[in-house]
This record gives sequence, structure tokens and C-alpha cells, in this order.
Amino acid sequence: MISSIAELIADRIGTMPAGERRAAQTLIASYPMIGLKTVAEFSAAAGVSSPTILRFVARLGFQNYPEFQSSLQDELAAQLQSPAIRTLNPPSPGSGSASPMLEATLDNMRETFRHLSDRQLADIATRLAERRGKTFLIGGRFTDPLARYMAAHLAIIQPDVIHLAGQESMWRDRLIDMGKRDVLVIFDIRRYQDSLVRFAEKAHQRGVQIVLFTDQWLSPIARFARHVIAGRTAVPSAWDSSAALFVVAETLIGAVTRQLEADGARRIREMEGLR
Amino acid sequence: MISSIAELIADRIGTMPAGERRAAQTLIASYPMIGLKTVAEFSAAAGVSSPTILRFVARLGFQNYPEFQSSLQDELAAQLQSPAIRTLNPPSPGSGSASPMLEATLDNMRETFRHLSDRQLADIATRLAERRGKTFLIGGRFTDPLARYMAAHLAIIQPDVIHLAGQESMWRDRLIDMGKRDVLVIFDIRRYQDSLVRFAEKAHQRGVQIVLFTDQWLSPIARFARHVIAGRTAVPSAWDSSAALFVVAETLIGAVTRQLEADGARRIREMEGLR
DNA sequence: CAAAATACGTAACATACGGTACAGCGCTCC
DNA sequence: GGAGCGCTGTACCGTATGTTACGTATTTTG
Repeated sequence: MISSIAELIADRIGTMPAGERRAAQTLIASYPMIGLKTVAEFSAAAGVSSPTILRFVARLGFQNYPEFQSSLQDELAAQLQSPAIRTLNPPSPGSGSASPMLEATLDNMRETFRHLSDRQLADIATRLAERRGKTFLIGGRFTDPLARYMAAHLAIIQPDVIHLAGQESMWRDRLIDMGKRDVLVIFDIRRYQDSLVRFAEKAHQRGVQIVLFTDQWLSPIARFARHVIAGRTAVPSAWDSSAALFVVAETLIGAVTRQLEADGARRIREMEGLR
Repeated sequence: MISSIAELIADRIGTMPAGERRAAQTLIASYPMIGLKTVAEFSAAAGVSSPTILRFVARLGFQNYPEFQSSLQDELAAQLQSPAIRTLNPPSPGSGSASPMLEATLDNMRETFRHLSDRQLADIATRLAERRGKTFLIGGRFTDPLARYMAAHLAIIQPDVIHLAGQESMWRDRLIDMGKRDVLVIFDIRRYQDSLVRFAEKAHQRGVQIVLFTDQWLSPIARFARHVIAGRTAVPSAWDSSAALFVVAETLIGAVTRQLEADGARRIREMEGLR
């Protein structure tokens, strides 16, 4: 059953030629506001010509553009009048043909944060913000991108943020630079990598404070870690999901940024100047 | 402080003559839908003449009717785009005061998937699974980790998955290997990177099919893309959030894996053997 | 109660909006 | 490599829309 124009588009977008598909994507991207404007504005936003927009609405089954707009407006009106039914798509949260994957991921995040106190996050953020030493980040086979993501942001708001990439032997050489005043952020989920565990242990011996992102079964690195963040990873897929950890990472990035606001703002301005 | 047109009307309705007051009441009654229709319809609904409507919007301080409509639309858009602030939406059990960051992220994901049909995801997955050619992945400053994450998974279940890393000049040299049968997955969110846009354009000219992960404002690369995935990125933080795109990426990885199950399983076993 | 001012609607007008015909281009399929 | 088809944009057209001028009705004021 097709109840909204958005669904209608999703249903037919596959059969559309390139130009009309761009129109469809533009509309979906800022649904449905663009559709309420004039054909000229719509076409400009989509980067196509007016006739393409008209052919697009025609393909959706509307006689003309005004009819299409009216339909959008009716949809909007219905949405606004019953905020309860709002999220019009997932009528029964948790079911929907939508995506069991999405539902599981959302659940994972809620669960992850339920077991994560604001206090704990704040502590970690503070530790990362007080720049007594350097910040190292590293991850496993699938989680290294998370380390990179975090490093990319942190490196902008403070100095001495180092992502450990490449071969295992490369990291090991960096150990010599690491000491009590430094922090090591490690991402490690199943199947836990021996190389990471070994590395964490050595760092720990040198007095480095370890912040561990892992799954609910806890990587063995938890033994050495000062702070452990355990994220849910189970989803209906062949792979584990790192999405919950990703969100925690973003939250942390935000918190650190806030704490460094004064310093950070200056750094960011300087950086913008350099680009 | 007056922030909405509704407030503006409430503020001035006392000073209006009878006809304009009826117009005001009619608009408030079904706010703001009537205001988006034509002057003729508005006037009919209010039982007054067209000029009265025009005098009404003029009294509100607008130069002309279209300007008034644009203002209404902007207001609507703002309402729709921040689902979190919207009507006390059910805090969903287990959330509590926890983190506005988390709430915003969850909303972003729901919104992102609401605009994303199963069909579209399936199409992209199929395209990635039918290995006629190679699969290239690349991302921007903050999103390159997402490209890596996806590449790390895809590379396991199929051959010829290449993550384009390093300097811009490095990618350009890979262009020569790219052709009609290949797919290029690009991650690009604000602020869009010129280098990526240029690269996408050249790839497009070579006939490469582009799958674009971007934000709701659409990277200019959307012009060249065969498939566009627009994720919500707004969160209460100094940074944009890529979490929604991350989840889409994971979903896609899962879908591709399922399609390649037969082949994939064999490959995974072989790989395990090699380690 | 008269006269003026204000408000409102009718009707004419100009603009810009949606719609269409047509030609060029690229793509696919022999 | 060539022929056919389908998609797209340019240019133009008719019209519906917002806008304005003006005359009438209604209220207000001296």
C-alpha cells in the first residue's frame, strides 16, 4: 500500500531516467519543501530543466504540477494535525517491513547508552580535554576507521593527537614516546586481535591511560583499561555492528569540543585560515 | 520576540478591520495550510475578496503574497527538520534525560531511513554485488573513515574492492583503471570538498557509476551520481554527525553480504584458512 | 444628521508560472 | 560501426495568478 508521495517515489525511482531521478532525490532530500515551491525553483535546486520536473510529476501519476502540490499539502496537513501519528512510516515501531537492521541498531544504541552514565562520559571527555600529554588512537581490523574518525576531529581542536596506522611494527616504535601523561584510545571488538591486546598491555606497563571501546563481551584489553565503553553490536547480519560505538565516539567528540571551546574555537579559526 | 507568523498575527489581530480579521482567523484555524494555497482559494475560504487577503499580508509586513508564502514555508521546514524539538515526541522508554545527542542521532536515523526505501537499498546492494567490475571507495576529510569501514567489509566478500586513500594525485592516477563496469562509492558531506567533486566528475565522464553518501543538502556530486543516499547530520554539537550514514553503510554491507552468500561464504572460509 | 474617512469588492491588468513543441544528443541494440 | 530510440534542454505559448485602480458601501465624527 502506498500512502505517501515519498513512498510512491521510492517505488518508482528505479524506473526513472537520470534527470527525473535527480529530481526525485532532490525532493526526498528535503522532503517535501522543495515540492511546494515553483517548478523553476525546483528545477534549479535539482539542476535540471523545468520540463524534466513536469515529466517527473507526470510519471508519479499527477495530471499537472498544481495537483501534485495539493497532494503534498494534504499530506503535510495530515501530518501536522496528528503529531502522534507523525513518524508516518513506522506505524508499529519494531515491525514494519522497513529494516530489522535499523531497529536492531536503534535498540543497540539505547541499550549502550543505558549502561553508560553521563558521569562516565564526562570523565572521559575531561581526561581527553585536559591536555597534559598526547592522545593516541588505534583500532582493529573493522574498527580502525572509528579511530580515524575520532582522530580526525580531535586533531582539529587540540594538538598532539596521533592515529596509529599501518603495520603492527609501526605502532610498537611509537611506544617509546608514550608515558603516564598520555592517553591511548583503543577500539577492539570481536574477534579481538592479539596484536592489539599485546600493544595495550605494553602501553599499560608504561603507565599510559587506556580508554577502551569494545563490545558487550569485553575485549581482554579491559583488564588494562582505565575506562571501558561497552557497546552493543548484535544485529541481524553476518557482521557485527559498530554503529553504537560510533555514536558514543561522536558524543565524546562533542563533549571534548565543548570543554575545549575557548581554546578550540581559536584553533579552528586558525586552521580555517591556513586552508 | 516574535518568531512565527502565528504570533505575529495574534499580536496584530486587534488592530485589524473586520475583513482582514476573518482572514486572520481562517489562517489560524488551519495554520498554516491555507496560506500555502493561492490568494483566490484563501479568500474563498475566508469569505472575503482577494484584495482583502493581500491587504492582510501587507499589514503583517510582507511586501507581497509570495514573500508571505516563503516565510510560511521556511517556518514549516524548520519545524519538520528538527524532529527532536518538535511536539513532545515520545521519549521512548529508556531514554530519560540521558543525552540530547543520542536523541538527535536516533531521530536522524529514523528520518534518514524514512526517506530511504528498501527498494533503493536493494538496488544499490545488487549493483555492488553483481561484480561486473571493480568497486572503488573514497571519502572526505571526516567521512573517509566510513569509506574505509565499508571497504574493509566488502573486500572480504568480493575481490576488486579498492579504497582510494592518500593524496588527491594518487586517486587521479587510478582513474585510468576505472570504466563503465565499475562502481565508485563516495562519501561527501558539508563542507563539500572540491577535490572530491572534481574527482567524481572525471569518474562520471569515464562512465563510472557513482553511489553517493551525502547529507540532506546534497553534495554537488549528486549531479553525477547514479544513486544518492541523503542522511541527516544535524546534532546538538559543534560537528555534524555521520552516524546515520554509518548505519546506512552497515545496512548496505549486510545486504550485499546476503546477496553474495554463496560466493561470499566460500571466500570467507578461504580467508579464515589463510590467516 | 451630514459629511468625511475608512474599508471592501469588482474589474481590469501585467507578470510569471506551468505547459508544450521541437530539435539535439547520447545511449543501446543490431 | 550504424541506425533507431529515448531522454533532455531550449524556446515559445496560453493562462492563471497576484496586483492595482476605482467605485460603492459602511462606519465614524463633528
